[in-house]
Amino acid sequence: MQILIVEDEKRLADALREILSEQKYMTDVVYDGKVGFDYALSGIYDAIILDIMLPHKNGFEIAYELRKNKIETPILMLTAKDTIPDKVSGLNSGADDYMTKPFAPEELIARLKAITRRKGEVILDEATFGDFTFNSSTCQLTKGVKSIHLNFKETELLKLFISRPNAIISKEEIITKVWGYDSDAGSNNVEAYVSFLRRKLSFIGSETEIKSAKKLGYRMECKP
Amino acid sequence: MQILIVEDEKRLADALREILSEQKYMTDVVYDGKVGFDYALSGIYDAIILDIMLPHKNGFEIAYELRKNKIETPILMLTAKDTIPDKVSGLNSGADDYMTKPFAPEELIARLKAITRRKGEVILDEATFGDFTFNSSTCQLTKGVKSIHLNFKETELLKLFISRPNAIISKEEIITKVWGYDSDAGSNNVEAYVSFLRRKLSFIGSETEIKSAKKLGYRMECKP
DNA sequence: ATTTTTAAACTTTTTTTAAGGTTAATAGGT
DNA sequence: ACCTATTAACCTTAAAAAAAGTTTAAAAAT
Repeated sequence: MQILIVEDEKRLADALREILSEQKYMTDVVYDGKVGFDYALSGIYDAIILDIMLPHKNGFEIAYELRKNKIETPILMLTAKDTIPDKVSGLNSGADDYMTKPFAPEELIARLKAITRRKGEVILDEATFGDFTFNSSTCQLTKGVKSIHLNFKETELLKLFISRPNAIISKEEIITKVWGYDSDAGSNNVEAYVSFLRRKLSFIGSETEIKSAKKLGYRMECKP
Repeated sequence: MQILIVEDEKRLADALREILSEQKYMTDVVYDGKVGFDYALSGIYDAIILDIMLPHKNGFEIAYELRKNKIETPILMLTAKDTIPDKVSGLNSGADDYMTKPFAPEELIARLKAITRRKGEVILDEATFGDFTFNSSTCQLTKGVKSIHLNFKETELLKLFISRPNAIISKEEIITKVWGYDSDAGSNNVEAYVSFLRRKLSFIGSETEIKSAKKLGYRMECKP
């Protein structure tokens, strides 16, 4: 789970990051409205925690424009104001929930879980892709009678390929989504994990191939 | 058994917690209607004790919206009012039982048992999983002639594993369900209890294994 | 007296790193 | 155009390093 925090009060931003990482969320923090909007536009996040008063672009504008751009990432708005008009414009602008400062860490987590549940939990359980099956509740890769477990990073990598059949996915994107935004993993790390995944795929007897497109990235070929 | 208490009178809330923990229930207490709703929405509780008059969102609304969200957790409504209309709207809104303040601790426990029995007791008594049997009314783990008693946390942990055979369950979820929403238990607590459970499982001669999937969680492998 | 937490030493698995082998694109010469 | 040398990108694997999990014993809490 990757969460974007857009909050210009540095202390609060740090506290948020702290709370979330304790709960094993991955976080990116930005302090400026415009920058936050650009980050959010990438669509890679599972939720956005958005302050209303921000330099350069306020929270309402960000939420409104994101929705206009078909970015449906759940948004949890954050503000010091507890006035009804604020609350209304927040929800009108496209936010999914609203929370006033100060708040208890538990409340934050509860609300975050509530807004990510609806959209996030759809992908669960069994996905069939090409000639194999991946069960995300057991992290098992299966074809026929043969089956093998994937570990954490292999799982993330496979999910990424499954989510975009036949599409070329750049190494940059793989690093961002599997290792995290600020990791210093290099292309060799990706290569190694692609190799691990290929081995497991072939171990279960799958014909599915992860092909490399030089300089562009990788793509998993869907064989029906 | 985890119970959510939503009650803004701090003294009463404390008393409730006291009564319940004496009976070995695990409790989370919140003082606000909206927060209570979010907690309840998690669906992790075995019952909810819900005051009617609450800040931000009243008990009727909470019950009604929970049912609308397909949360079927049994609800015991609590109120100072003893009027019939109240009683009716309480039950209409989706509550399972209704109790007026003040009340005797025994009455609370009795009603709580009554509403949790129907839905909760399906799993009760003897459950066979893989090569062993667990009797949840005596908390005994049995295989063949060998048998051993589980304590409270071991029991909760085992029930969680039994409820989702072969699925990977994250440490986060284990902490939430076994230690409670707001506990500050860490991963080492989980590790220790998994270890205790493994020892007891192997003591009775069971082949069933609790495997760890690093960074993902634990899973109990069902050996038929 | 039992349950629960904590801490420490130990084991296992994951993750990174690095090196040597392949492959495919590019450049240069004919 | 064609062949070949060069080079950069990619593949695979072993093994080193880092991180996560296991198991105890003992302290703390109930």
